[in-house]
Amino acid sequence: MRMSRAEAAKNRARVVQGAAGAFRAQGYDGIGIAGLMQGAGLTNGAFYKQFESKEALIAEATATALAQNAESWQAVLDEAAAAGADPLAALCDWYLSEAHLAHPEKGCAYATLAAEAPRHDGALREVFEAGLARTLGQIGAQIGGADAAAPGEAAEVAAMRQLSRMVGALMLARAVRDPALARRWLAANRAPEGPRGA
Amino acid sequence: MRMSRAEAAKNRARVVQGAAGAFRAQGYDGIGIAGLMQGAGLTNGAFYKQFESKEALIAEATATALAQNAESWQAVLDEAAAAGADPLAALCDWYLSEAHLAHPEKGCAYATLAAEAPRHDGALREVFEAGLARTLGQIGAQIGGADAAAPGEAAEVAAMRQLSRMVGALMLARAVRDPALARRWLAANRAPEGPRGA
DNA sequence: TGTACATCAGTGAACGCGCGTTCACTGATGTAC
DNA sequence: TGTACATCAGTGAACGCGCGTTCACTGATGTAC
Repeated sequence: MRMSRAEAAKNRARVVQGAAGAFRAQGYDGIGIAGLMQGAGLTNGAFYKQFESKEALIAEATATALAQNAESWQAVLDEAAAAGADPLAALCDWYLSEAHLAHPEKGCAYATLAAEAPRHDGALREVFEAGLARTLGQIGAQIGGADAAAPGEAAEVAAMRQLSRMVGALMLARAVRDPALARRWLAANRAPEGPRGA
Repeated sequence: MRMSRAEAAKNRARVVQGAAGAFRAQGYDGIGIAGLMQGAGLTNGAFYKQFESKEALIAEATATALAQNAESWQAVLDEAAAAGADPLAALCDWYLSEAHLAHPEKGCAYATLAAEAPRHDGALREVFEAGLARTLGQIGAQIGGADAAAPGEAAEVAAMRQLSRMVGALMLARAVRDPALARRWLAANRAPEGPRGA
């Protein structure tokens, strides 16, 4: 039966949101069209009324996940700044927390999905590229310091280093079997980057 | 027809070696039994004469990849030390090179496969854990400095930070579409970690 | 050393299953008059 | 505002395909005497 346009838009959004979680938890290949649609209370036949292909949903759901990530990050930075704390240290603590370790489905899409990007569409890699540009801006603005309006090249380099380490640490902490080692891995990486050394 | 034991062992090793490359290039789900066996010049039926399951091959092939990674790392460290260069800086340059960026099938299994580990066997996560322990030892020995025989806790923490950043940087550089950005990402991460800052 | 036979690493077809995608059909929604 | 009808978001079955795994069979290898 036909749904109202508003209802159909809600259904579509529910599929994208569900996929943004399921892909992070199970990988792009770990869940199929039928499972994704079922998770939104629909049947598989409706999928192609809303999306061109699974690959198209992959790109859209990843963009959604990265946008939500960016909002979370900004909230953490803003709250720390408002409380007079070091925003970058607060971001590190939050990112490398045990809650984040245990919940990839709500967490950073770089740590869960970026490794699969090279095997996918140029469209998906552009989604990651745009997400990374935004994330670099968020971190670079903290490193840029007082003149943060236009973070310089040095701030971007520092942001690339900081982000790389955070993402790598979370991914590797999740890959080991021993929970105590995973916690130590997170703790070791919690302090932000020091000055660039030789 | 039956193969000699020596021949059979060679066939088995060829499957494991091929899988170690194919999994890194295509992911654990990206290639099937038939493709893996075909790559070794065999047919799919022979697979279960040599391996208990695909999951068992996944663990074994990953262990093989990590062991080869460790040998490469040690060779880079040793050559730099013999040439009077900074071994850790040499390792960074080598790891974050464009050759490594372009050849995941021969490269670091952490950057290509660790993100999939949480969705697999405890056996696979133990393989990653053992690999990481060895890698930490290799890096920690460089950071420990003169008294490198027994790197302390501080060296392990520093090694965890250094490794996290290298792995994250390679993975993220591979995830973007623009090759120039990928190169900048690698270059930004090439210098080893400075002292731990606040 | 030579013969008789059990072993087992292969082959290749088949198993049931879930995949991404297509399609005929349904019936409430949205539109035109 | 009320009626007639085209639209289209759904359903659910089906498509061909490749998956991991199993199995009957083959015939050279390895073993026992």
